[in-house]
Amino acid sequence: MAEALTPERILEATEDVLRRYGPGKATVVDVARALGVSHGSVYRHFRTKAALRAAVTQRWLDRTSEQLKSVVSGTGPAGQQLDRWLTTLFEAKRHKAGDDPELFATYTVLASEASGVVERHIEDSVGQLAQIIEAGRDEGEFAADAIGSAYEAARAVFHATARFHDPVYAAEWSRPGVEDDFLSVRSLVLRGLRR
Amino acid sequence: MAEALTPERILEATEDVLRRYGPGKATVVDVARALGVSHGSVYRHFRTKAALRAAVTQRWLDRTSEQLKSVVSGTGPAGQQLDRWLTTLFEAKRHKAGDDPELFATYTVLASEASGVVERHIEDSVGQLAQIIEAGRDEGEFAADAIGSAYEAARAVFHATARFHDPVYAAEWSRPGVEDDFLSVRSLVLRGLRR
DNA sequence: GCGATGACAGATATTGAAATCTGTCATCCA
DNA sequence: TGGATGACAGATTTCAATATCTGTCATCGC
Repeated sequence: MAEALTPERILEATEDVLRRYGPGKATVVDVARALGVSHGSVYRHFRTKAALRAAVTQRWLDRTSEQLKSVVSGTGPAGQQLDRWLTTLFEAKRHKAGDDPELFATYTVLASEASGVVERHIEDSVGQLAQIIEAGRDEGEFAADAIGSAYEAARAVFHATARFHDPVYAAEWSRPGVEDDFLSVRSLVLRGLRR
Repeated sequence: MAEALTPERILEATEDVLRRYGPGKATVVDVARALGVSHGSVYRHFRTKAALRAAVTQRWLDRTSEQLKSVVSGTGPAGQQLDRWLTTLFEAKRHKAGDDPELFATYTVLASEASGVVERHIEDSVGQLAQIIEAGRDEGEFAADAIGSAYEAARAVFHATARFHDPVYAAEWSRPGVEDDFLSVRSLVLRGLRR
């Protein structure tokens, strides 16, 4: 007998179908077909197509968060940690976008449909930044007075570096000179945080 | 007899047609009809529909540049000038987007079609920023060593504040709290430039 | 009993024929 | 003679008929 139908297996199949057909063509019927079940069975585990897609999106975003978490829990001066965090984020995105542009475009479309999931992911990222900034302030590396709360400062850093992680700019990431632009912004932001 | 057919009059009519029909529906035939001439006559002044649209786009962008130029030629410390320049840009965009969202969306579509025109406009904006930064450095207000050339620094400032002038973020500009986000980024960037 | 099924209604997407548009150019006429 | 015209070919868009999909649910079979 075939393996039991679990949310996990459905998500796996959905990713495959999305990879194969793209976000515009992938249907719930396709996912059911790939699993050898009726589409009614898929609806038993995910109430709507949108919910299924949101779950796939979340999974994808969580993978990035995971990578970055290790930077936050690493050691070293906060400034260096912040550099590493921003660089890791930029490089991860850049490689995903560059290595498989179609798949990246697919996930970008998914993300634009699931605004709630993305917002939570952004909150998470800003939270990680705030942790680093808070540590840097406690150690006297970052200015305690001028930059408001660590959370505010984290939002500012996130916004100021949007060009290097927001998918709307993905096309720019393969242009010559982006690397330099990134370093310029990164160092400008870092100078802004320091005492 | 009717007024002579000039590029100026054609651009005026094109703006009207775009306002009325939007970027998706506005045709060269519509423009010709609005002017009471044949569409062949329009093609005498603009080689293609794309060229006509690019000219309209340029006109629109130039109006923003004009507003900002007065800030650069103003007086006061560079830091204050930079604050004013960034704030003027943000407020101008925010009002255009908020007061007539459809028209703003129309121009945003036009801009996305005419990448060359937009690039030149961005170069112009960065140039204005560089002027302010250069002045601030000469007066000893901004750090001369840490921030590379004035042009590099200007690019960094422009990129770091993208969220508050790039039309892709227009939807965010009406959200409560953007004002605070803007001020946070602005002050972060300014701190980054100062000695 | 419990999960799977597939028929079904309403919504959405596809398709191909017809209409419109873009860009050219021979012709017109002031 | 220099600018305006409108017929035209090929490209693009529109529109309506058709097909497919989403989400529900009564029914089935293990």
